[in-house]
Amino acid sequence: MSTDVTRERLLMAAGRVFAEKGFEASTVREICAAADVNVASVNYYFGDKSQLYLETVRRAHQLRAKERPLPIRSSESSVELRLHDFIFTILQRMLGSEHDPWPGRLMLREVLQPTQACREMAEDYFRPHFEYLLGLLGELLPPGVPAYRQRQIGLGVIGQCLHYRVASEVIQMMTPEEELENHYGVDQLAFHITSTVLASLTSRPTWECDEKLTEVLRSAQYVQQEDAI
Amino acid sequence: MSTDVTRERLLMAAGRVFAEKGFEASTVREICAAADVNVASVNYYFGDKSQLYLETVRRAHQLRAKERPLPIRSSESSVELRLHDFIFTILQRMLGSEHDPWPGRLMLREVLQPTQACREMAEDYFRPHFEYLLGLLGELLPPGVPAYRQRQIGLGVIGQCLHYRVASEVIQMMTPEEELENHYGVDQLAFHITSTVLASLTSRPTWECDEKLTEVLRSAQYVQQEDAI
DNA sequence: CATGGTTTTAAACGCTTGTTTAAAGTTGAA
DNA sequence: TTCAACTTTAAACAAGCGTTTAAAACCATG
Repeated sequence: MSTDVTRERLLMAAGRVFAEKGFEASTVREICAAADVNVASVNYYFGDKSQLYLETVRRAHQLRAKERPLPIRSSESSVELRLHDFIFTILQRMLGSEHDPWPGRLMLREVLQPTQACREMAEDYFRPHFEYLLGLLGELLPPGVPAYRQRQIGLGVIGQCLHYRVASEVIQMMTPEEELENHYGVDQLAFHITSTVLASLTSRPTWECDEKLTEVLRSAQYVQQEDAI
Repeated sequence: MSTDVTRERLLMAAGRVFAEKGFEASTVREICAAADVNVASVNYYFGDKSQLYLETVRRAHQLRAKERPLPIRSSESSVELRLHDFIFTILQRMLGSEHDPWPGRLMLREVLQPTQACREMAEDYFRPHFEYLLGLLGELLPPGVPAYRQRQIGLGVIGQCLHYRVASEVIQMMTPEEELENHYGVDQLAFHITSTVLASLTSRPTWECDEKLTEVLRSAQYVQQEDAI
């Protein structure tokens, strides 16, 4: 057998199992059975279980990065359209059921409880995506909005998308079935989030709201917000 | 020893361990050692490990519900203030370091990978909070906004808050240290999220943005969004 | 003090875990 | 064909797992 076939099968099977159950709950024997490979192969090819896990995480974000490279759409299009595209794509990766979902699941596990494999993933995968989003926001925002505020807006966008993935089962519990069927498609959620973000950014100088809210809080004897413009 | 002291110590120790490592990775022996209790006590008081886990999750959201009951502020105050209060409180529960964080951690695990203990938690804890938020949004929104849209806005608020918890370590990796120190306090994040939400809701009839975005997408040959107003 | 039910204890159970071993099988070049 | 390196295999290993057991310790009540 060509030298890497076993290694490759092991890697993919491990990805699925680790993604489903997490590192501790996954057993070497289960992985090897899924890969149709002898138990000793893990140690032969990877040294031990934890190094297999590490390689699996690395493979996960490599697969994801390759299957959907940035930029998502040419910069010929309008900013609004590119923002919608970005959000749509993120949601699609999180909720879409086309591809095998194990890389996404595994990456989510790493986000929630990072191991040493996470740093590399954040740099190679998350950072370029986030930078791209920040670029779009920079085009949309009036000049003078501080960088930290732009980043917080970006985190808000990602957070809204991520929520439908992280809490998908709880959201399903708390949403009427009729709504789930009719209004929770990826396209509909992307539309909603994009529209909301655009509304908050562009409808007026957003920062009037800052002032108003600052006033409201002051009158309620809050400590004054120092980072309000 | 009063009959329930051991049981109680076990419950609390188990909460901490389960929250930290998850069900599978936690061992009965470790829990009992942490509780300073004999190994057999788990089976004596709870039957087995999984029933101990169930009781632990139940205790988690009971603790959380008791320590910060709704309503957060009297309805005398302005809607904006109550919204800020809600968001501030949610963020505080997620990021605040005052109390022992195990109940929150455990609940997050259940959200991400629900077991049978999750449904009860969603009904007793999440739903009333979400309904409260929906009430606030209802006061802020112009009449005629469909219910599903209100819920999606609510999910957006929760999602933005949750993000700082779920992805806290990745966010730390990708944010300049200076920003983390100066602009990521609970009060500052609450201010930002509240202001953003208010801006998107109240600055103009939000739904103009829907129409504009719909137009943008149509001209880009997207399928027309059916749920745009 | 004696008694009977409750709680705690140390030890052991059978089983599964990750890992190792040494032998068997496979492969390709000399 | 022969030989050496690489790969696969079944079996075994010690360690740790959740759970059970039966005896010891405890404690309020008679």
